[in-house]
Amino acid sequence: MPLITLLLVDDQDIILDGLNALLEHDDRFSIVGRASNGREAVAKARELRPTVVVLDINMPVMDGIEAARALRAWRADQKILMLSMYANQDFVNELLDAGVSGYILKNAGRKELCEALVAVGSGLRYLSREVKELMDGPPRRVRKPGNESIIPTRREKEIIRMIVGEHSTQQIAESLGLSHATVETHRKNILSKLGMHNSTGLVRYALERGWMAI
Amino acid sequence: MPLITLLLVDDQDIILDGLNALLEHDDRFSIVGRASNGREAVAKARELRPTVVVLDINMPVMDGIEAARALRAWRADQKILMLSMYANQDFVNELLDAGVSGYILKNAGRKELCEALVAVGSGLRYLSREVKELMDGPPRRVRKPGNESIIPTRREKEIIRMIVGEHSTQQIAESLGLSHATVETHRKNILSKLGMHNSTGLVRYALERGWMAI
DNA sequence: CCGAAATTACCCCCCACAGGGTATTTCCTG
DNA sequence: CAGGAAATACCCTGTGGGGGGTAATTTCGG
Repeated sequence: MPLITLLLVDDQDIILDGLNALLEHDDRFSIVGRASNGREAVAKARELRPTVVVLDINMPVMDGIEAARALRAWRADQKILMLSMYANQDFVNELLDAGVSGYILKNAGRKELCEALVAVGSGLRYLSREVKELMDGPPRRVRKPGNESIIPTRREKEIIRMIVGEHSTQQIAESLGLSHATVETHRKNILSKLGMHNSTGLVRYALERGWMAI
Repeated sequence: MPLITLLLVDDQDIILDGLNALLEHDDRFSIVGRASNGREAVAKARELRPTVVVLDINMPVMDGIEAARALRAWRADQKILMLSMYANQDFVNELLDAGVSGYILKNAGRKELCEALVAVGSGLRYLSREVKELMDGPPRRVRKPGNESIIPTRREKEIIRMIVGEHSTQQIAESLGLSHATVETHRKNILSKLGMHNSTGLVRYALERGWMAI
């Protein structure tokens, strides 16, 4: 089996160090670089051309999903293993659409991590058991019958961040220099495209995606 | 320097394995056990009597704060190092009140982790730089002038969990067999005791404390 | 066993938010 | 450059949440 070169990406040093310690004595793998956010990851992937990019989902600056998209846009066969804290169907669908080939939870142990890396490195898909079970279950598509995007636009992300930051519509309007009505429109479009009925869901959504520092 | 024995507690195996790998070749420390939630941690601490319990804050079943309280209730001089993703003043105050002697962020590297362990193991207090700066800043006390507890009661936690789960007051009332008015009262008491103005803040609060699986 | 805290429940008010539209301009991308 | 998506802004409606009380009963710790 050829050596699998790795680029490790996570904003938490303790996890980077941990992954490093877990993998450095395994001669199937070679860690060629590490990055602490999506932007860095894309830059280093271009430079180092690793077999697999191990991406945490929850990161500041550029989250895992955006980073995955950017990586695939640059090199369509880039192999990516996502590390996430949670199993969420819509979320995994979003990632698979983005071209990610592996998805494991952070509560996976060393054994599963290695299995996943070998599979992804060989061009196979790997989903952890919990995620597979989830995906085999009844489909819960937020995506509406049509095919409108469920991905918030730039402005919408900005509004979400402010809502999550406990700002009222009025405050958001003032701080973005918009009309109260416009913010309301955005808010309603966001809830509708994400299939939610109140703002509390948005907080989880934003935190899940690493848009906020918590 | 005497050997510092450690009990590692985190719900994410990858972090446990990572910590393990980071520390196992350092002869200042000896890892005597690991646990994946607060309840287990308390049980193992009784059995193994480690010098320091390294506690993640964000855990299911029994979160880090509760676990810290339980550990200190049992053995008042138990040394505890908290691992957290975020620096939040109220939160750190809450932990220090609970008798925690160290607090570092997960984006700390191996070096800081070891420094913190040595300090805490020697009976000193250790706060990471970011946290120290935060605590030196202007005090932002949620706690009201009086001295009412800011810790939600059992019922209030239950209500918080339901609010965070995107349930309306009406739904909560039905599913807990309460009057609509009662749930409203709880909701208002919660917001007031936590110094928040809407429910979105509650989501972050609950997630921070590991009350939800995200 | 007593008192404080927790839990239950009600009153008032009002505005912000959720849900349903429509319409204009601005900005990209093919 | 044409067409579509995104961003802006408005209409109307109604309910539920946030803000301010009060008060009963149950629970539990000292």
